[in-house]
Amino acid sequence: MKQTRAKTGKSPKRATTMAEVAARAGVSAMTVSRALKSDGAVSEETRSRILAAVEELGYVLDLSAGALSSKRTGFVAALIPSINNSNFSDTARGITEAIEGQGLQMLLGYTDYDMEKEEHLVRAMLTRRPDGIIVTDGRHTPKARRMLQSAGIPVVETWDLPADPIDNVVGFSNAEASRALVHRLYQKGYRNIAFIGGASRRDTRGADRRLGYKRAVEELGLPVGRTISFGNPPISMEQGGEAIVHLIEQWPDVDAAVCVSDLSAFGAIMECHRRGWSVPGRIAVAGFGDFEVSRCSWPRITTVAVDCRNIGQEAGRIMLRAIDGVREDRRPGPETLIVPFEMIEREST
Amino acid sequence: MKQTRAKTGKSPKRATTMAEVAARAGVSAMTVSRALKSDGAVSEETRSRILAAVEELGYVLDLSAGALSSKRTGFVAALIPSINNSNFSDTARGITEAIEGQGLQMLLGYTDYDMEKEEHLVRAMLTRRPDGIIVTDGRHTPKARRMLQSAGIPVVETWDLPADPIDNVVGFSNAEASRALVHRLYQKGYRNIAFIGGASRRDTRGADRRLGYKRAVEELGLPVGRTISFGNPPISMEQGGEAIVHLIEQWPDVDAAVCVSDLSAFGAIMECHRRGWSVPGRIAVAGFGDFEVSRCSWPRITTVAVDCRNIGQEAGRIMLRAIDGVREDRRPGPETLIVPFEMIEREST
DNA sequence: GCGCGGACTGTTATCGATATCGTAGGCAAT
DNA sequence: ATTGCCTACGATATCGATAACAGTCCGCGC
Repeated sequence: MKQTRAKTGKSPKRATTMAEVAARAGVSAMTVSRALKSDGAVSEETRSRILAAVEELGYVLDLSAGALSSKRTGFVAALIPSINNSNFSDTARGITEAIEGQGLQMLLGYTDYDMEKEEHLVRAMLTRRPDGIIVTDGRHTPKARRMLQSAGIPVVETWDLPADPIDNVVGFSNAEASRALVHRLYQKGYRNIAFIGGASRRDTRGADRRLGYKRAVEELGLPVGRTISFGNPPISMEQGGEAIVHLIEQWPDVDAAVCVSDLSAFGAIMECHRRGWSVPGRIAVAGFGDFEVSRCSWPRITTVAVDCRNIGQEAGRIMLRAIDGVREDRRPGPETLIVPFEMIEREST
Repeated sequence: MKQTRAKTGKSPKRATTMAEVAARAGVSAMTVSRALKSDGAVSEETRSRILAAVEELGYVLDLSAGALSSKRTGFVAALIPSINNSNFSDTARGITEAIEGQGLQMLLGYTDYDMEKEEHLVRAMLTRRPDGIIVTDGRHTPKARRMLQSAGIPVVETWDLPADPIDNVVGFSNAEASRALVHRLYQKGYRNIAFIGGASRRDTRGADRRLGYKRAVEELGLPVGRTISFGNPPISMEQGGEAIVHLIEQWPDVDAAVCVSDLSAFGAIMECHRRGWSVPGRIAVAGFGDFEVSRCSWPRITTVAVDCRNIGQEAGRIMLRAIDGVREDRRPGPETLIVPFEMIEREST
């Protein structure tokens, strides 16, 4: 006895409109609008009548229409290098958590670690007229930078400390973190420390970590140039396995490896198991990012932890403040928030 | 000599409008619109004049305005249980890949494996008037189901084979896959096979896998009831480690464990290493999902692989066809696509 | 020379909500 | 009784694009 079956044949899809709700409730559309955003002055009685009409008609507010008149879309664009990297998906989750209660919706895009694609995505996002935009990375193509600057909306750059920020920043120094890690390994007695990382300049955070490593070995007077590079990001676990084999073949005296990410560190360690090389006995291995696999693998992996989700939450919070500022025609100055990183020593070093 | 510097003090954010571009190019707004979507008939000369004006003014098309008149927002909503699970983020990536070339933008939401939250998200998404919606899971609250049915847009349910589909489906039988896995373990000689999975009914795919396991041990006349349950999804690696310890304490004769996901399988195996239990010597362990960690860990983990990204791509493709159908007022019938799964035997069993 | 069709461009109405201003009525202060 | 103010609501203009229709111009065939 399905009575609600749609009429076949002619477009059964016309969505209910606010005017229809208004008609049914015996009020004007404006009053419906006010009732639905529960900020306007509407008497309790009228409101309940309207809500009843909404319920009966199955009406759902159309924000895409409201956006046009209110000049606020309620979108926050967020660009991350990859959705498949849990560090970045954690950040995306953090952003969502920070903004979703405020009626904002995230528009997510993946740059694939590619500045050209980032530029493309920035343009695509701006066509949706977001109220703000959050990007990962502090480096952009000149065009992308110009678009971000002249879009007239708040911008937050995350995961980096750009030399010349566009607007707000939530990040940390990847180079410093990496440098600290090498120093710690030195303290523990390792003297021949290598670096395993991606080959391309696309992953700028990876490049910064390599830079920090380089500085550290120079400062400490350790043998330099012990670096293995593999392909483009996203870095895979498998690549870490291959890399450590090359590493040990090329420099048999190496006693520790710093990997650009926990994923490659994990791959390296598992390959060591397979070949009967003890970790950290034969070689110590450290990673970056405190991925779940590092807390759980055997041995557990020494790493640098940053609170990725918190980066997202903080970026979201700054965005909220900035958007509120724009609304009230008060432009808060740019904020820069440096989030802490923590070295976590585990059994792999 | 920055002449384009915005006037300070008064709202420097007014975005350029199509009318301004039109004025500068000496044409009407309509012609600009046609030139920008490169479908309409515009002479080459006019088009290049318009594109020059666009460039000079840094104009970016406003789709949120266009959506109102064209009645197509260009959004495809996608709901996944979690962005932090690589299976689902792979599916999200597949969806993006399928639709991004067609001028569509994905609106992503996370249900946290919670049907109530799914209902909430469906409502929130409909507020954006997407041209279609893709959901994970074939079970929904009655309200959510009603909203999906009456939204008048194409729906694709993925990752499951719902008994009573709303519209289109791209999925597979989790129960069958799990059952096949147990049968394979039986063939290899294991006779005391346990199941490790989540405790809650929230993860319906996990529940289906448990069901398949149960059927299989009954069919095979193996000891039943050897199941360990831990907390709510998302399942963590750590939980797998704890679970296998309980398992072996409770039923010391168990010789194989099927885990609800590779992540818990991995955690279990690493815990076995720590305790000196050989895998698969003391106990075989199998997972589900073919996560990267399973291909790379030591031992490599036997698992059931489904092409998650492909699920997303196929869902996206079906969505494209359905949306085109709606546009041309021709409603293609619902499609159901059953994607294959593959058992991958590795060293852990 | 006339009519016709195609290529190109402009005009007007419209999408569905919200901003803004206006109005009616109620109540208290003067 | 007048004024002032607040609450609750309606009328209208508007946001920025696109759909639909209406020209205009030009070339070509007969």
